[in-house]
Amino acid sequence: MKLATWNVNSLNVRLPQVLDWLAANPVDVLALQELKLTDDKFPHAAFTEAGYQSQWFGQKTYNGVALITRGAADDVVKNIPGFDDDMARVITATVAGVRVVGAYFPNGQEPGSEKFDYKMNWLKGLRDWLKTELQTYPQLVLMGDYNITFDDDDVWDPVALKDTIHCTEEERYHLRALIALGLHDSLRLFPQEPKSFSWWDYRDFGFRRNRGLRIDHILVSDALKPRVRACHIDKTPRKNERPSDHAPVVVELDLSA
DNA sequence: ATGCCTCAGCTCCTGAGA
Repeated sequence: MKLATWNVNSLNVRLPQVLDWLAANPVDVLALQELKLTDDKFPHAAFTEAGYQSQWFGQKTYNGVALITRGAADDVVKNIPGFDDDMARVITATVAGVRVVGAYFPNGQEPGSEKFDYKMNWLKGLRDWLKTELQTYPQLVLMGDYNITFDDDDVWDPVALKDTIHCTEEERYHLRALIALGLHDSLRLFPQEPKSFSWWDYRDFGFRRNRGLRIDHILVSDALKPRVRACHIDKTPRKNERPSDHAPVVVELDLSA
């Protein structure tokens, strides 16, 4: 089973690239973030034609998430039960016995800001809910745009970006708290090139200079950890003419193991 | 650098992203 996550920064703009990518990378599940469109504008038919089913949770202008699946997606839940939120950030479904959570974590803008406080509350809400979700569904994948780096290895210039958004101790505390629930960073289960990033600023030739961050992650539960066969960041679509600023992350599980 | 680039929308500037 292959699963992937990709922040597309507007599905309206990126749909052709998503379809091209799916044709070249026929994954079982693709979690999308930052659709930036309302539910009525979701290009459901295009995915159907490509042989995929869709579950989506859109919002005007900002946010919006979807799960694109080869097979059936059951027991769909939108956002975090028990956490009141007016933004469309999470979509969850069961696919082939695996509970799949696709999430667009808040950006937070700047430490100390109102948006940063919201990010902290959201992270707490996510953790509280995941704790019970993991009891119900031991086979769980949490993937998406976390907007948090684990440590300095995820940052192109850790000195210059120390304590800035995505790199603060408060954010990293919450990321470690998710790990403490019994989750594992798929990418780091395997050796990686130094400076492996999933996002690069559009400005100042960020991608060309590899000035990026690793903020898109795929975490797998204890039960799935021994079944992870591979994980990689696919930088190919970042080389497209009008790319998203994020690259897809892909994980391969062997569920027969 | 109050910049750089990209996207959506109360669209030709502004807010937000990261």
